[in-house]
Amino acid sequence: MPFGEFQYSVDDKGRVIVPPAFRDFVDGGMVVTRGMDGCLFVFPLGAWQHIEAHLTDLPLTDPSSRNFVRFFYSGAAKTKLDSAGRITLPAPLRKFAALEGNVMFVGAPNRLEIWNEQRWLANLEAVQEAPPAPELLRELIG
Amino acid sequence: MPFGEFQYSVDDKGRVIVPPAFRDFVDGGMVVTRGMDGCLFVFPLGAWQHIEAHLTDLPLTDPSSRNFVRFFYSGAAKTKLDSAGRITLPAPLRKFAALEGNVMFVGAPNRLEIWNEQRWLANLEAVQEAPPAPELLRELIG
DNA sequence: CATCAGTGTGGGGAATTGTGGGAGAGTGTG
DNA sequence: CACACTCTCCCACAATTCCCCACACTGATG
Repeated sequence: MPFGEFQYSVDDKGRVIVPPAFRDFVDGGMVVTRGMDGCLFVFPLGAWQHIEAHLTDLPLTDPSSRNFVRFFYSGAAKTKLDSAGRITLPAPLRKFAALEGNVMFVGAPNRLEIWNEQRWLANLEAVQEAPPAPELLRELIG
Repeated sequence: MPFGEFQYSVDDKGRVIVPPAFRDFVDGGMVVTRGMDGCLFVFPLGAWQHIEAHLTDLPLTDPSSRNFVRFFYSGAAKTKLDSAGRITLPAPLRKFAALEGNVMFVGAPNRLEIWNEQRWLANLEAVQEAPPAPELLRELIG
């Protein structure tokens, strides 16, 4: 499972380094797509196929389902590591997540996330100001 | 169970000594992550896997759960003792816990904690000014 | 009092990683 | 059909990180 956060920069070709700690996780190829809260999600190929199967199950008649599918599916881009351990992000996805200059590569359960640095920091601060429920903590830590 | 408190310094490479009394506890590797009240938590590998399982179960659809997972998960770093009994703390975690110069290594149930010395002392004073409820004390101490 | 084992601290060299640029294939347009 | 542009893949260098080694200090022991 990938965890940790790492800062990198996007070069003018739209490339960004995948942290060495995460390279095994996406070694067989990956899918980048729009994520929640203004970041990008990166799924290993296997996990994506699982998601894809669920998306095709959603009813075509429900407008919110349609939009949800568009959000995830239309933005998706299949890619793989280059010889230097980077990936190239398509321009539309870069624009969606405001990825320019400094970006954060973040580990999450079952996926990776790519963030604009400012957005990431703002999000973290929000969490610290609203600490988790005590019972959740007790369950986690023991 | 690791207990006791020990003062060390962080060198300019971000390394800090793990007290000899705690080395058995984390000998098989450990995970350092953001903790509560501005300190860092250090879990042995086995305990972390337990926590990780809980985090993975939290629903992706709930914004506060997402952020809570990010807080713990993104701050996590797997590491192990070097030949001199030290660990290297990633820069983001050092910044989070203000670890520079003197730091305190503290034992806790199921985990270790790393504190900025001033924060640790301030916390101790706060406890003395607002002691726990008498019935809790009586239950604990007898 | 001398010696030794264990501990705290710093430094150096090798391997890995971060970043940029360039050549070649592929694509779209005039 | 030719040209220009884009995208992808590959290579090279600079910077950083990691790992190991060496030394000073402390406290215990004979």
